[in-house]
This record gives sequence, structure tokens and C-alpha cells, in this order.
Amino acid sequence: MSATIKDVANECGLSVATVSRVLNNSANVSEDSARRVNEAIEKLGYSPNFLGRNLRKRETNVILVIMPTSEHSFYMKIVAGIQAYAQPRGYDIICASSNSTSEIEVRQMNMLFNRTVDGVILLGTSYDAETLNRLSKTYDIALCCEGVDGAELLTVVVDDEQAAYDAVRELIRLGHRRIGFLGANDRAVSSNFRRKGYIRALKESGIEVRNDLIYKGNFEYEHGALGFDKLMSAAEPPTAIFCVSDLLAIAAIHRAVDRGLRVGDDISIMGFDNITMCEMMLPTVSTVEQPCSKLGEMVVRKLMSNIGLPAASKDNGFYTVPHRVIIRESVKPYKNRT
Amino acid sequence: MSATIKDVANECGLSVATVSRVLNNSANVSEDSARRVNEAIEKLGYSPNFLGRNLRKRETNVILVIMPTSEHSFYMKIVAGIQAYAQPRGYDIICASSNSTSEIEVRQMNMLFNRTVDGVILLGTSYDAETLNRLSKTYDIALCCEGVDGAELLTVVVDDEQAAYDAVRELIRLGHRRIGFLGANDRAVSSNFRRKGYIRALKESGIEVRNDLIYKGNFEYEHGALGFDKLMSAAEPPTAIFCVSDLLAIAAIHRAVDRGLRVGDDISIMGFDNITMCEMMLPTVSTVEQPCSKLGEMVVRKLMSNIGLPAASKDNGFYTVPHRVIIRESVKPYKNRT
DNA sequence: GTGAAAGCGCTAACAC
DNA sequence: GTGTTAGCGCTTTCAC
Repeated sequence: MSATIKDVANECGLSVATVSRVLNNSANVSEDSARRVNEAIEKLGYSPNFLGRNLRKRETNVILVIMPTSEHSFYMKIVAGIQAYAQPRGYDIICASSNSTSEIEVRQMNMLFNRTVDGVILLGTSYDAETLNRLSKTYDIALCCEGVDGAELLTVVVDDEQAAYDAVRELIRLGHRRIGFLGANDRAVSSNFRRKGYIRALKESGIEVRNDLIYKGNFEYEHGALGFDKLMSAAEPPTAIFCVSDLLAIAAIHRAVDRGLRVGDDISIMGFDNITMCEMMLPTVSTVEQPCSKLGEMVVRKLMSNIGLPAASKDNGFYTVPHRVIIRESVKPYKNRT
Repeated sequence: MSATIKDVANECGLSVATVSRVLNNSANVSEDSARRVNEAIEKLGYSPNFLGRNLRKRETNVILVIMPTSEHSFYMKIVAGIQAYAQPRGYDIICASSNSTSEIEVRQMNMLFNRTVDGVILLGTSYDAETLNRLSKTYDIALCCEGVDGAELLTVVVDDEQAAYDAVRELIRLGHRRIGFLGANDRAVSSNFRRKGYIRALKESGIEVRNDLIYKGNFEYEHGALGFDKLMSAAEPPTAIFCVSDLLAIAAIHRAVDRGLRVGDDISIMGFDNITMCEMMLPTVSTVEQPCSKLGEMVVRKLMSNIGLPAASKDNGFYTVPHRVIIRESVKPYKNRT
């Protein structure tokens, strides 16, 4: 087995207390002792066991990020943002994917319950509001990217309703009036908000909201083609489509091309998230940018300052970060063709 | 604070030993006691503290996966494969990204040294062979996807040389004779092997290996355009390009289109990895598939059986999993144009 | 400036 | 079938 603090103490002829002091750079240890301790550590290749330390200190300085799926590069960008903030400030970030399965999610949440980590950031969850409210009394939990209706715990998201509104307004400004919506089903809070924003933008411009131009599936690639076909089968098919994820938009673009349409010219397609792939695609994909590093930074910053606080004084606020509509090749002004 | 095993014992009027027995489903506990313990657990909302448990058991049942970057969806697919195998067998998988920075990697490796995790899987590393060999004596470490020259520790990869050979053979079979190579610099072991395979395929078909058709950058997107331009500036530019990553291939495709070329017809481009994006792209991207779930499963399976074994009996073998060349729209037979 | 010792929460020998 | 207790490796009072 590897060396313990006791071994180090024996090696340098000092007590474990002194070794511990050196380990934690605490004051009141002579230069000479420090040197002897460090030599012994070096000699034995000693590395402190954090299970012992954390058990004693009742903290681990580790935060777990649980994401619904590891397939979305979007989530990993958030994690990168979280890490960039937390790492230099003494917290390690680890992440796990629940595959959108509540069973796996619960299992991973166990790391929080059993004190393997100090806090958890959920980028989407299958917990309901009631459970989250209860858990967040005892544990440090935050939501990011995807809120939960009625949940009163730290949440950091973009203003989905406004973001969708802004995106659809842009399509309208470009002359489109038959605009389709490719979204997720009603359980997805963010998709619902985006649908509301879509509807608000239409109404505000005096455009009729038509049910055959609204598709509800989920955020995944597969639904892009399904939704596209459904929308295009409408009596008066859309000239532009707003999708609640870039993956949906990319799939829709693919499907449009397969059907012989020129994306941009014949049909405009807009996504949401601004994943890296948007700029890699041909055509490049218009989208609503979610500021991943900002989202990550804010949520972990607030979570970190919650850790250790009594339940009553924890920040369980709802925060939004600014979004940005980005027009690329997949969206062009509407031209009335003969 | 949350309840401890002692609280549970007090609550149900039994000893901590009995509670512990119930917690660990060990034999020798009466039905009645078990019931009382479970009731107390329920009542107190008790969840065992794993710091205590792990400290005592000297194991955590957690494996850490360190990847060079979280931007590559490829890595996340490996992680998914690892998780799919490990999770049901009692191991939790967590992952972290080193941003290809040795400083961050070391910091994350600390979780191994300080016993927060039982083992580590490195999907690429900045450690040298010597260090890895030394560390793997004391700790459970495995390499996946990217080997290290001279490292004698558990490694699971595809046969990069053969995979590249097979891919380039396929291009040759389709009539191409001026074939470019878009690769990484010499420190990347996998890229080196792929370059060797590329050269072997050319030589075997009596095709001259030309230095102006070989580009060395790295695996990232940015180098795709740079490399493409470099190769196309050759006196006799290639009619097909083999890239060591799909990201490179996608960037090259993008660049080709920007330069007015029809990918497939005017120039064939092949990638490596088979990331999800390959099928999303327009045109779809030909590639060499790395069987991510198989890679992940094999490496974690072997690592798991290493854990707890004395250094001498650990499996430090070098294993390969089968690859597969996939031809999609980005590669077409060479047609001599006038 | 240093050491002795208690104790973080848990498991597992051992005794009964 | 159950309880007592030592101790996993560490930090931190409290003496000195």
C-alpha cells in the first residue's frame, strides 16, 4: 500500500500533527521541520489520502455535473465553462451522463447524498419540482440550461421565451410569414418557453398561429427529419423553420437537401444553442447562441458560494444570461418565387 | 448535518454493526431487525457517508476517465461505452477534461493518488512512458484510443497502422493515385502509425510517397483548412485526401467547397473515427470507424479486473479492437477529367 | 513550535 | 443473531 501520514512522521522523526501542518501550509511550523517533512514526503512518494482528509473536514471540494446525454457537444461546452471557473478556485469538476434515465440519475445523485461530492449541477433532470425542493434543503444542487417548473432552487438559464421571440422576429424581419416550429414535447420546459416566444412573435406581427406548423418531438437529431416532413406536408408549408436545437436544425437541413431544396434560398432553417457544428456545416447554421461559458461560470460560482451555508441563507434564485441571434447561411430573406 | 449510522442505530435501538450489516445486505441479521433498521433509515432520511465507508474499505468503486478535450464527441462516445459496461457492475464512471494541459491532467490524476478513485483511463495523455510505467506499478491506469511509445501498461486501441492502410487501399482501389495525408505532428502516436499505414499502402501499389502530399499539424478542426491548402498547393495536387480525424476531414471538406470544388466528384476526402457528425454532414463523410463502445468496454473491463491485484499480476497488455472503413458521399471513384 | 489524542463515519473482526 | 470495539488516514483542539 501507499504511504500514510504516519509513515511520513516516522520517517522524519516528527509527529503526524506537524506533518499535517506542513501539508496544509498552516503557520507555526519551523523552517527546519518543514524541510524535513518535505524530504520525507519526497522520499516515500507520499500523497495524502483524501478520503481521510475529506471525512475529517466534511467536504470534498468536488462538484459533480450530471448531463442528460454525453452526445450533445453543447453540454460539454457548459462543463468546460464550469471547469474554467471552478478549477482555479480549488474545486474539481467531474461529470457523468444519465442518458436521460432517472434510474441512472438517481444513482449518480448518490454521490451527493453519500458525500462523495459537495454539490451537483444538473443540466436537465428527471426529478420533479417537489423532490428538487426537498433535496435542495439538505444538499447543494443547481439547475443549468433547463429549468424545472415550480422548482425553487438555484437556476441559471437563458431567457428561452425571449430568445425564441428574438429569433422568430428576425425571420419575420427577413420577410418570412409562414414559419414552422420544431420543438420538444410539453415536458421540456425550455421548449415550452421557446414555443411561447415563437407564438408571441407571430401574434405581434399579426401572423396566424397554425397548429400544422408546430411539431412536438424532442431535442434529438432523429426528430429533425420527422418534424421537417410533418411541417412540409402542411397545406401551406413554411418558408422558414425555427428549431429548438441545432441538432434538429441540422437534421432538418439534411432532410431539406435530400428533398431537393436549397437551404437558405428555398427554405430558411434556424437552430438553437450554437454548437460548434453550426459553423462546420454546409450551409452554416443560423442559431440562437447560448453563452455556454457564462452559463457554466455563473451557475458554479453561485453554487460554490452556497456550499456550507445554512439552508435558509442559500441563494435559490432564478438567473438568466444574455443570448444572441446569429444569422448564417441557412437563413436568407424570403423571396416570393413564381 | 445529515444523519449517521449511529443515529440510525439509536433510532431503532440496535447497534451500528447491525445497521451496517443491513446496509451491506450481509447475512446473519433477523427479518425483524432488518425491518426496524430500514424504518429508521427511512425516518431519518439516512444515506451512508461513503467517505467513511471508502476509507475503511480502501476502495471507492469509482473510475475516472480523463480526456484531452471535451470538444470531441468521439471521446464522449468512448465514455458512454465505458459507462455502459461499468455501471451495472458496480462502478461509477466520472470524467474530466484536461484541455490537453499537463498541469490540469496532473491535478486530475491526484484523484487517483489521493484515493478518491480506484482507477484512471486516459484517452490521451501528456505523461511520458517512463512516468506512466512508474505510476502504473502503484496505481491502476489504462490507456485508450491513444497509446504511448514505450509505455508498458494496459492499452486498448485500434490497429492504427492497419486501419490507415485499409482506408488508403480503398482510395487506391477507387482509382486514386495522388493521395494526400492530413495528420498530426510526430508526438501523436496514433497519427504516426496512420502515416505508416498510409505509406505502406502507397508503396505496395507502387505509388511514390511525396513529402508535399503529407501535412503534419494536429487533430483539431483548425488544421483542416491549413492542411488542405498546403496539400492543394503541391505541383500535382491530390485527388483524394486521407485525414487522421473526422474533424480534419470536415474542415477540409469545408475548405474544398469554399474553393469551389465538388467534394466526392472533384476531390475525395476521408476521415477517421466515425463521429456522429459524419452522417450529419453534407456531403456525408467517409471514414474509418473506431468501435467506441467496444474500446470503452474492453479497457474498463480489463482495468476493473486489475484493480486490487498486486502489481506483478496486473494485465499490462496491448490490445486492439477491429476497425471498419466506411465509404460515404465524400469519397468517389477517381475519374480522369480532361 | 510541537506532540498527544480525540474523532470524522464506517466496516469487520471478535466475543457472546 | 447481535454488540463491542479497533482502526481506516486525516485534521484539529488542547497541552506543553
